[in-house]
Amino acid sequence: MNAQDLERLEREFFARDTRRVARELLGSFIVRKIGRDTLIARIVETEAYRGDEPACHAYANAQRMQRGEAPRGRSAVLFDEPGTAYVYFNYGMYWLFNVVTEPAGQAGAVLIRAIEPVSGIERMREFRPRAKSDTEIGNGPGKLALALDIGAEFHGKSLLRSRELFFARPSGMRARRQIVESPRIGISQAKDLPWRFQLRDQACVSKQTRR
DNA sequence: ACGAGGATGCTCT
DNA sequence: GAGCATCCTCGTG
Repeated sequence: MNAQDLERLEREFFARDTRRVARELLGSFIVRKIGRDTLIARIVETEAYRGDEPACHAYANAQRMQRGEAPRGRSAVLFDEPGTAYVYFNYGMYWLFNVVTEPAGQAGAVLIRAIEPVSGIERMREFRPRAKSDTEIGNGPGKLALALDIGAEFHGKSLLRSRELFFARPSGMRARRQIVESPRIGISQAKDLPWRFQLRDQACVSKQTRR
């Protein structure tokens, strides 16, 4: 597959309900350009996080806004323009890659939880030496950030403009219908909302299950 | 096949 | 100081 066959996802795509964006990102692609290499990966699993529910990192800031105070700290980015990257450093070791959703001023993001490598697989393997097979290159949110070399340098950056990192899909691509919904993984709040989305029968979805 | 536990550091209280 | 949107290794069966 070539990056030329794909059209970048624009602001209007992300400026919508977070769950809708999370569903429609399934089957779309992440394009990551590093030097002369173009890495392309199909999105197969996502989760929606919205400012009005307590699992969202923006929750405390959303409450603050209700009281007329300004958002602050790391999660203030979640109130920025849709299409902005929110990159979170987790468990002292792993970067997790999100894209900001909802109109500016409302907080929301979609966490990318798993990808299927499509192009530039050899380069991804260099970033993921532990992967024993191609399916293990990006079958988890920490793993895919490694495979695509996504880290702090993208936090707060607009993916509507970046040459190095953006979302794309073939023109005229229809929304996927074979989608499995389930509760989100690894959280302690709002555990029961079925806001995790996966492409059905996809080998590269994450292995994690609820505790 | 599966589960427990360790690595590791930022953010917020 | 606690908690965390994880991953990996090493036990056991």
